[in-house]
Amino acid sequence: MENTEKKEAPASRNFIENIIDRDLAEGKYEKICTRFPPEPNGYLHIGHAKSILLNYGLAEEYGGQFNLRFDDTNPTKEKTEFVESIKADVDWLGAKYGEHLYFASNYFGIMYEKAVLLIKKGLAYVCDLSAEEIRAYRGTLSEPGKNSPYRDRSVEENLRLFEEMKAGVYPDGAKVLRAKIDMASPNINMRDPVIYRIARLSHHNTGDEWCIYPMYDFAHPIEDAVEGITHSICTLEFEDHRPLYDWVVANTDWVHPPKQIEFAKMYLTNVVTGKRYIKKLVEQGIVDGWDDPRLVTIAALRRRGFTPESIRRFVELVGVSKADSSVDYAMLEYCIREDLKLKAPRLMAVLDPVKVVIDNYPEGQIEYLDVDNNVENPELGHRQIPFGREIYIEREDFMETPVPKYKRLYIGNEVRLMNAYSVTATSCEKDADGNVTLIHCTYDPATRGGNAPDGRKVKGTIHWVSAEKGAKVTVRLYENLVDESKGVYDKETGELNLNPNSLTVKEAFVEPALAEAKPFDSFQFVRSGYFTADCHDSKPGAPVFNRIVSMKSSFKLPKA
RNA sequence: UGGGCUAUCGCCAAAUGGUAAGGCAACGGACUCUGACUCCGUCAUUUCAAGGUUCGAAUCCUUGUAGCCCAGCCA
Repeated sequence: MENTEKKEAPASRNFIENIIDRDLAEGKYEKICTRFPPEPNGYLHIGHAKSILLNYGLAEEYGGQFNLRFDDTNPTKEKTEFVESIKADVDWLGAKYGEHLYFASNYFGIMYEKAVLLIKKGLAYVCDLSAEEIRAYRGTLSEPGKNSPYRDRSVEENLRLFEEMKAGVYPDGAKVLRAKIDMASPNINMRDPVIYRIARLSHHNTGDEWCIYPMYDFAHPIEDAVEGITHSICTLEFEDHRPLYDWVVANTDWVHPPKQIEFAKMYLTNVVTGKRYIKKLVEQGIVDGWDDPRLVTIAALRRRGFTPESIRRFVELVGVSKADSSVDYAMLEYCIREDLKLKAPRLMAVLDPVKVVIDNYPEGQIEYLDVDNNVENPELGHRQIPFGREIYIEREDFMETPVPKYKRLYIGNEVRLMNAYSVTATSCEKDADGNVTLIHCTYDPATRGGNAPDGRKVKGTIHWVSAEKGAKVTVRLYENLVDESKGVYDKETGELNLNPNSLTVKEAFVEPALAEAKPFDSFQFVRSGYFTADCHDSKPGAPVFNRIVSMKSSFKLPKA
């Protein structure tokens, strides 16, 4: 291919790359190491994709290492099922972690030792206050907290108590281990945070081995340090935790302390990203599961027909910063159109059919026309499509009396049937309600293949499917799950403003070739958009297609 | 009104004291066997506001304003 070079923006670096560049220039690290640390408590969505690809991309760019680590320190919410789905999604996105698959729960031993170390340094103590009391002692956003009465226990007593906590001497919730920092700190996270709690819960990985579990703020920096993470990238809400992160790292003795960097989460306009809303939609049966194509979980996007490449490109285009932002959904659509443009065969499909009879075409005759699968990409080969006397065209491609600038089919007008002949409409039949039921045309046999030997031009080209040889498939057309005009959430109730038309299921007439589509095969249905054979209910002969994205259209019929 | 963070086009986002990149969207126009694609053009005299420093400020200083986050034995 020639001249495929596109004008690219001058490479600009994001703020994290700038930090890494500086660190590298200062000789802080010889090799960088990043990680994606999900808690296995649910399914990943497009926002996680940003984090995954950011971390992976950085490791790749700098020749470093990328770890996938499950942050499974709280057994109440975690399940093996989620571990598996997360792995599958990360793999699908193409973030390669290789051997570097870890579980925070495998570090429980070292975390325990580090907690003991803190106690020995006089930097942690066992506290007998109840959860409510701890909250009361913590103070408020504007008032300092006060010290726990257990704050000054001796190192020996703390050691003994903590050991007993581990041994299962005390019931759940009876005692916690706390870091001894500063109850008057303006940063609430520094007011003697709880770092270990007692909970008799079976862990998906460690089973019943432990009855005490470390808290995130204590566990996470240790996980990073153990793995030699150099840049621990997380989202903005953890900014307030950074002093604590640094405190833990500094006091638990590491040669190469990791550092935390925060970036802004990504929001998408007009889609539901809140986990609790998604859960509700699934539970109420409004969507048919966590991979319903109207959602933006990774699984849903995959099922809808988005490609990993398109999502990688999307994340790359969106960029990284610390400013709260909401990316226009059109950006995602652009990325998938762009990606599929040359990859997807372009076939004809009629979603809203009206029959056309070509009166001067021999009755009973079928001929096969040879057409490219993708005129812009010859590598996709070509196919034969059947043409006959009766065809279906899109209802909107015919008007009995045309509006201004209309260049498709109307009485007396000649248009090209894509890849076939030019036809001229002569008359139409209508039902009692005035709906067109049949269109009569004549064709010009000399225009086979699409061009007239006399050089005359037609303005419009429309798509069509043989009525006799075409196949019938189910298509699902998706629109926003929420009513964009009202805003995603109702201001008063906080409920979602649902769009009643978010899913339309219908039968479409398609070229026979489509009847053999396999799950995940993607096609451009000329003029209607890109579709993918659904991975759940597609079977040869009667596939179901999900519309990934519509084509852009700039001709709008004037309002009647 | 305690602390932390953020503010550059409708939406993302560069610019690190040297005279506001780029992408998406939108809008013109050309081309076209998809009203798609592609191409070409338009789209911030100004960076939340007001002052100040400087030859020069989106960048530094001052004072405001707006938004986000934090009071789990969640992550």
